[in-house]
Amino acid sequence: MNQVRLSDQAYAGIVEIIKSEDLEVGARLPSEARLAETFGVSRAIVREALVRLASDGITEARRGAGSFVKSRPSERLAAFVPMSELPTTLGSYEVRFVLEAEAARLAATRRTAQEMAHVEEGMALLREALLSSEPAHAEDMELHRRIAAATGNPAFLQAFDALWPDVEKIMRAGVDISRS
Amino acid sequence: MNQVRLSDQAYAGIVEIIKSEDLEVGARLPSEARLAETFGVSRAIVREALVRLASDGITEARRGAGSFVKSRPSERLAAFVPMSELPTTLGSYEVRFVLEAEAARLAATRRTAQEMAHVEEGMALLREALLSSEPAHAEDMELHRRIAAATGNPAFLQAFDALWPDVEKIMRAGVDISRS
DNA sequence: CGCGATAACCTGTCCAACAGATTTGAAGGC
DNA sequence: GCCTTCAAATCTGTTGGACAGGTTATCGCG
Repeated sequence: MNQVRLSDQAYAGIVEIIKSEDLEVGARLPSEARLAETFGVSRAIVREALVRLASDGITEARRGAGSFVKSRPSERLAAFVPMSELPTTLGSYEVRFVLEAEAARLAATRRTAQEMAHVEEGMALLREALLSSEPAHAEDMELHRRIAAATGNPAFLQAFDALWPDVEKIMRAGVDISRS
Repeated sequence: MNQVRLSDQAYAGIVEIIKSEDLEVGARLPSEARLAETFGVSRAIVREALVRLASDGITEARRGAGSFVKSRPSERLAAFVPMSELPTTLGSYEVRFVLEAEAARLAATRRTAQEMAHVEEGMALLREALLSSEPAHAEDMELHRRIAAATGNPAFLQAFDALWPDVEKIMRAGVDISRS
């Protein structure tokens, strides 16, 4: 049942600790063993989470000393999507990023009937997925991807595909946090 | 001596495999056990590397089936630094990114004697670190950071700090690859 | 030939342990 | 009392083995 990896939850949990405990940059966070005990998971899981946090530039591990806060998560998230807003509309995972405004504008002027139908179909898919109770990342992405495609500008599609992993990462972290 | 984490080398190693074996998107890569044996490390290390690769959107793990290529690394790297060049000059870790061109231009017109001395000092530091034989990431960053500061435009400094983690990540991966 | 059961394989997770580095604290000398 | 030195406690980095649960492929039977 649990298709969410524990290391994802641990990742979100550590971020939550940094934010709730209000750990400043440079502060030391609990040891791996303590974190493992706190989350009720093994140390290996905590390590996987910490490796990702370090890779994301949020923490830094010093052998023998501990792991330290390198950059507050909120600052990093803001850095990733500085000009884009990430509002969670009505509890669904609606996402807008820089591209979409321009994409929608171009789509409005260039759209063909065929492409428009394609977008409509994507919206229907998303609506259905949302009503069926659970995560609709894939459908959400598909919709935005179709909007980008409708612009007729391949560059938008390319930029979209390049940016999406980051957006997805942020969304998943957000969802995990709101669950705990 | 080995201050480079094994999981970093494994990360680079897997990327190298994807590139050298020319694995297409969707292709399955060797099992964790096989990768561990190949690199001569434990499975836990390979897992840490794979978790990061998945987090970076390069691979995707399916329980019971294996790990699969989700997006070619080169495409991802290009996505991260589309407008910036990352030439490795003379084996040193010299980096130029988008900001620097503009930063240097502005610095040339706005620089005060004090800021200029600051930059000069940064260059001296870098030169010294390079001659002392090993990684000069910190000094390199400090130099570029000072150039950005010399523009007198706080936005540059902010953008720099936001982008740096990604640049650092790419550099480290690149260095690890060139070593193997 | 088709089809289902079973074995082989794979990821996800846990546990116990040791090596190497750092921090901490205490003993001892000044 | 203060500083140095040394040892113990802590912590990350890494290893090996183990088991659960899911997927794939093969083999044999009908």
